[in-house]
Amino acid sequence: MPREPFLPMLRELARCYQAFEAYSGAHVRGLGLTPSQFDIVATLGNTPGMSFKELGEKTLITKGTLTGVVDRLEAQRLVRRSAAPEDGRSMIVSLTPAGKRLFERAFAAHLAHLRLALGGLDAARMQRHETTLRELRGAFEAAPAAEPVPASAGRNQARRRKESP
Amino acid sequence: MPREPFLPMLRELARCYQAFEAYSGAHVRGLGLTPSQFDIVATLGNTPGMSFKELGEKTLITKGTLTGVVDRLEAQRLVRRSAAPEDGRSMIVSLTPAGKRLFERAFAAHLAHLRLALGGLDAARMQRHETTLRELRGAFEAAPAAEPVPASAGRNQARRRKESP
DNA sequence: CTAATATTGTTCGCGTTAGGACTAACCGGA
DNA sequence: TCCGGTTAGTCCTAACGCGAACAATATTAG
Repeated sequence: MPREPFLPMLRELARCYQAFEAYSGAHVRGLGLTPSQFDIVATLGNTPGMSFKELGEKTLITKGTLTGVVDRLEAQRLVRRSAAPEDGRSMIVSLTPAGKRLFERAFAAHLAHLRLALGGLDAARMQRHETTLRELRGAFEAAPAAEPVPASAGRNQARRRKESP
Repeated sequence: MPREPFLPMLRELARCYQAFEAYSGAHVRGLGLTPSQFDIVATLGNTPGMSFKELGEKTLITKGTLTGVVDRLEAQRLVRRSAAPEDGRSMIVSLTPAGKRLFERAFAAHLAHLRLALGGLDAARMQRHETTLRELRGAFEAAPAAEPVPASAGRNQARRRKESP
């Protein structure tokens, strides 16, 4: 019925990602962190710290969200904010000693957990999967962005822009 | 440095999914729906309606979330709740006439938008990608669930269970 | 140098998201 | 029948997640 061969594939992409998130997330929560928080700690591990911008790029967390996630990690004394010496706008986020200890423990444990699921797949197959995914991502990134609104189709806007005064 | 061949692959999985979400989501928002809402409307299209349970399974939205998403769609008069005739616990969600009209318009438009990105990939390649993803998902679903808490590793629980009184 | 522009991080509004507690209704067996 | 165990939806909390508006700083044009 669906003449589009990509629909089942997209469905499978969503299912696959969701399965990964569920598997990884359940373990990470047992370590006392949310997936996003773990992502930050893992990214910061073995580095001297980095700016919000860099952290956001590496973790795929947008800046607006990042502020809150770092807030909560800071409240737990796992990371620290400090002013960047070069740029007055920029903040450096780095692990505290407690954060480093958590990183050592949690990262190794999580790697072992992932190995449980993926250890059976050989490296060549892994490489193929990676190539496949990269190709697919390229298709989305190369495609044109969505039009602001296609003509009359925009009734019931999800969010109305503030009127200009 | 990372002796684990699966880490780059997992990173690419996340990036790929995110790229898809960003591409698809931007278009869907322009149609006046959130991605979740579009997912519901698309799933309900051309069906007589279905229960929350079935809807949740098809859309990968968990029941707790589904309640809220359906609430908002119902407030927009796009879907309707009705009691299931067979099961007193169950509710049937179905599209209203306005919901059907939206479905006709939005689904076709979205398909066209996806075709912009993926139309260049041939069906055989699509099939390979799908197989690849299914295999990967199988690895996660077959793996054992995370232990409740690995011994002393559970300080700083993300969420403390309610104390039994 | 000054004005226009761009970038960095924070804040806000809205809508998910998972997970667990809870209620109502179904189901099986004794 | 009654009863314990399961299931369907709802409610709740904490935390994301995104886009947009914002203030402070940096950069560039002229």
